[in-house]
Amino acid sequence: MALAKEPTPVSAKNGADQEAEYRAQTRVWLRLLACTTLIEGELRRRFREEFDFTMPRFDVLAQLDREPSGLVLGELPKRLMVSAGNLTPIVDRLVEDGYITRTPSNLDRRVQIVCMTVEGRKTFRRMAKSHGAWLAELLADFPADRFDGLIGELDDLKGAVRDALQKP
Amino acid sequence: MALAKEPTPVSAKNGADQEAEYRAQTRVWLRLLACTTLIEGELRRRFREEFDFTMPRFDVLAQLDREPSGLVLGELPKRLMVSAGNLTPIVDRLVEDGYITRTPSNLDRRVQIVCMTVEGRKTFRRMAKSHGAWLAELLADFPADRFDGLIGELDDLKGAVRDALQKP
DNA sequence: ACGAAATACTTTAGGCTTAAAATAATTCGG
DNA sequence: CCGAATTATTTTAAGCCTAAAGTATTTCGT
Repeated sequence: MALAKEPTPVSAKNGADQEAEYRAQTRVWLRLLACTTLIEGELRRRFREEFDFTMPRFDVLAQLDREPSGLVLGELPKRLMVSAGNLTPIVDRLVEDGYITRTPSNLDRRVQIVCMTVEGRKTFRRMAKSHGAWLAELLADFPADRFDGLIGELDDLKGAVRDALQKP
Repeated sequence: MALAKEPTPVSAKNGADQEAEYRAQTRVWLRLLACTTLIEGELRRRFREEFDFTMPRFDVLAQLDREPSGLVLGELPKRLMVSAGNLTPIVDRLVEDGYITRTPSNLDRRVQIVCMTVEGRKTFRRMAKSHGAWLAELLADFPADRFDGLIGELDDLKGAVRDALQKP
């Protein structure tokens, strides 16, 4: 057991353990970022080249695809984890392009309902199919029997981070 | 127990397996993105609030911190996985703020060497310490004995994606 | 040596992103 | 009922990011 050192550390871990944990945490974060950046960059490139589309636009359509009756506009920032102000011009353009509609609610004139059009659904499904194939191509070399394990780890990681953000 | 598995050729997979793999791949990607977005958003927020700094600026300093003699400017886009044009204004501002210097090479006047100043190093170390602590706080609820496993999985994933990108 | 190709970097145009302030509509306490 | 707080959304300012085009310099083939 270590002797009492000057400032009592928050945890009972000694310096070496603490350092090792710091390094492991940093490594996890850097790997996570590298994987995401790599995949995201390639998906973005293909969206642009194949469909002249962007991922944020696709993400909005993906949310609406599962909602036949549309969504309250305010749901989108929550689900997509982006700021509300961010969505305004993206939704604007999707409306202009005829992929979605935006109609004020009769019950509360502050609220707007966004809903995919038939054209939007058709376009989305075509892109979603390619998106799945691209992902399959990018992840083809990762052993299929380890996906579930990785998903579990990432779920737990996400839960841990969420909890940590909840606390303060 | 399953027999030693040969890599199942795509053609041999039946429809259900194929579908299941697609779903698993999509799930991995969505979890990866969610974890990264969550952590990145919080780190960015803290950089801004505590230091009035941004992550891309920090990332540049982090690269230079390990290079006492500086780096060829062109190394930065490669290491940080961003475009060269992106870095120009970021480096400009770090120079203006006195954190780094940018000097043309004598051997090749196209090349510039960037190097951290004493002031830059001091500022970086202060921020890096907080950065480590923030990460530790965010990841505190994830079991420490599972970090290494997760790092391994992410390394393999990154390798797989890199290989897939190499091919064409 | 000389022009073409390659390399290092910057500029430009366009889109994403956030935080903070602004606008508009609703709700709620007294 | 009425003013204050709350809620939904947009606007603004500033920074990040990319692709593509532009500039300057070096290298390389002949």
